[in-house]
Amino acid sequence: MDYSSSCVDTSLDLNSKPYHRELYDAPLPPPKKELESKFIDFGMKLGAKQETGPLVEELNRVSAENKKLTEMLTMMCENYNSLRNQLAEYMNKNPAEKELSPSKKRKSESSNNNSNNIIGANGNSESSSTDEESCKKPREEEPIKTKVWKTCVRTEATDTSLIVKDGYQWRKYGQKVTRDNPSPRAYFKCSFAPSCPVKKKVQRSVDDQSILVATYEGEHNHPQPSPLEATSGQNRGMTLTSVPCSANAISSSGPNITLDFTKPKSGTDSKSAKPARTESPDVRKFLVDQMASSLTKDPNFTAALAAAISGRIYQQKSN
DNA sequence: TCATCTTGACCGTAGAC
DNA sequence: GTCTACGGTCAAGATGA
Repeated sequence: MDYSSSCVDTSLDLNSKPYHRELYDAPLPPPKKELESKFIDFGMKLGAKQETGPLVEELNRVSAENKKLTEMLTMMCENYNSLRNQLAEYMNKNPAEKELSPSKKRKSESSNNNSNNIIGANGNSESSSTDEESCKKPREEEPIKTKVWKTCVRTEATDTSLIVKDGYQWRKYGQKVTRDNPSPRAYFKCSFAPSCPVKKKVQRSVDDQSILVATYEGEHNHPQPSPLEATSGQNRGMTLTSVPCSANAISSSGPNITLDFTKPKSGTDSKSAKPARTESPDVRKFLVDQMASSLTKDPNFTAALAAAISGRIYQQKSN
């Protein structure tokens, strides 16, 4: 069934990583000014100035907020980079302190966590596949190295479900409590295609119980399931087409923003469906602002809005 | 009925001795 | 070489739609 052709696509491009735009294949929406002028033109054509006035005003307000947020983000990036440089400097000066694991056994896992569990204050993930792969058994001289990357997802700390919604179908095949983390680790296999070799491990971060660390191994040999397919089974959750904040896919030049795929959805995941988590007002404002700016950027949304307004005007005229 | 989850058991590996 | 600890996987039973 082709939904895209039959109805207006009002999907939102809630891009959480404005500094990594290159990761997204989708073309950039038209510049805001252009959009704004188009919108104003549209309003003029309708001859309903009193209707578009408040909207334009709102658009200006949102645009100003967006600018402010961009500045904030730039500042955060600068801070992040300076901190990263300081850390690198420190590590160079104190190479002996790299190994802090109390146990010599299972060195791989311990070092793995030391090197990979780099979740910053803002939930950044900076894992590297080489670290993970170096811990792999040397006997496995696989000609093709499996792609390994990590994703961090912030959830409610009280939410015990180890579910990361990434748009794919996963089948849980095991759960273990590991030595270095009291939280259990869940093992998933991609169940969308029987031959898909991708596996996923999900475990809460030791440092921050509200952060789920998902480790993906391998590459999908099938396209990402459509939202309908991805949500067909139980425990599917919402689907986002954005890539996870993978450390492999993202250069280390800037901070990543932890994606929260766990927004409450309509009855698809009863286990993980929890009340809306309590965010700080700043975070809420940020999300709301981002949604607002995404809405105003999205040509589909403006088209839908235009359609709705014109429909309303027609309705008023006909009455 | 079927798909998925849970969980104890099992296996392979690495480090200690 | 053997023992032990550990992570990863299997598979039978349970559960829910």
